[in-house]
Amino acid sequence: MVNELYPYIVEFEEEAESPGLETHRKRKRSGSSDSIEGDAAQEAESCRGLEPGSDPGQSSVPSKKGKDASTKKESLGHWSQGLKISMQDPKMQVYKDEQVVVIKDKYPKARHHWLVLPWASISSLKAVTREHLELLKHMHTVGEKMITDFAGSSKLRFRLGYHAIPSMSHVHLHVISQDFDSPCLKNKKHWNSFNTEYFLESQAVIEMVQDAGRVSVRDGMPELLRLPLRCHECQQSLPSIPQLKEHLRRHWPE
DNA sequence: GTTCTAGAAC
DNA sequence: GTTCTAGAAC
Repeated sequence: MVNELYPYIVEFEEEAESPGLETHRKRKRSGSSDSIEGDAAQEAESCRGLEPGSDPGQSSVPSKKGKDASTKKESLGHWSQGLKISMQDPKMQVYKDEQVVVIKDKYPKARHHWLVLPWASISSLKAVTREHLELLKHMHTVGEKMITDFAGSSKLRFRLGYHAIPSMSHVHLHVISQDFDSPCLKNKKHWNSFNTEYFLESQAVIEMVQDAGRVSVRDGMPELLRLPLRCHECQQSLPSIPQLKEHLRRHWPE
């Protein structure tokens, strides 16, 4: 209704961790020809899934264009803060308990792609210490529950892990099926972020925190994203993304 | 993280 | 000529 005119303000301090925070909906880009509300109808074909509830790409301020009241640059309006907003939106929450919430990745890179996030504000793996150990284990357990509950009957293999250098703020565990059958998987960076050592196994991260008290990330992570494309199932190298995606079909179950 | 698109690669 | 990649985005 009049949501478009409502100032987009969500309280979220560094230490904020209240599960019941309300968020305000906002979307609709000027000039958008998308009139369809639902997404199920087109999710197979297109990757332009403008989900209700969050729009990290563009968060306009209603009053004036250009500069807003706050001079901060990394506010909630910035795309990198999108998860903080999405995780608060009941419509996005696929699962939640006292410690974590699960949402579907807005741009899934496979048939099943969830993100498990702690309510506690943990910016990244760099901030993780031993006091988070049980939380990390719980995130892993919840991730496995998502698989059994929502893909238990499928033959798909899954992996659980973290990106070494995530783009989005707020620690999030990827739970992703290994078909990589998705129109949102579009480039080498997408592929390599899930199929090189850039993808840190959840189990390895847990053991690191257990043994060393922190997560150490090796050097050269950005370079991994530029490696040649290689099939994760049979190691064959492919010259382009379209050819890789065509190749992947042969590994799909059934 | 995504979109957009110039120009490289084919 | 078309496909595809890769860098800017104020």
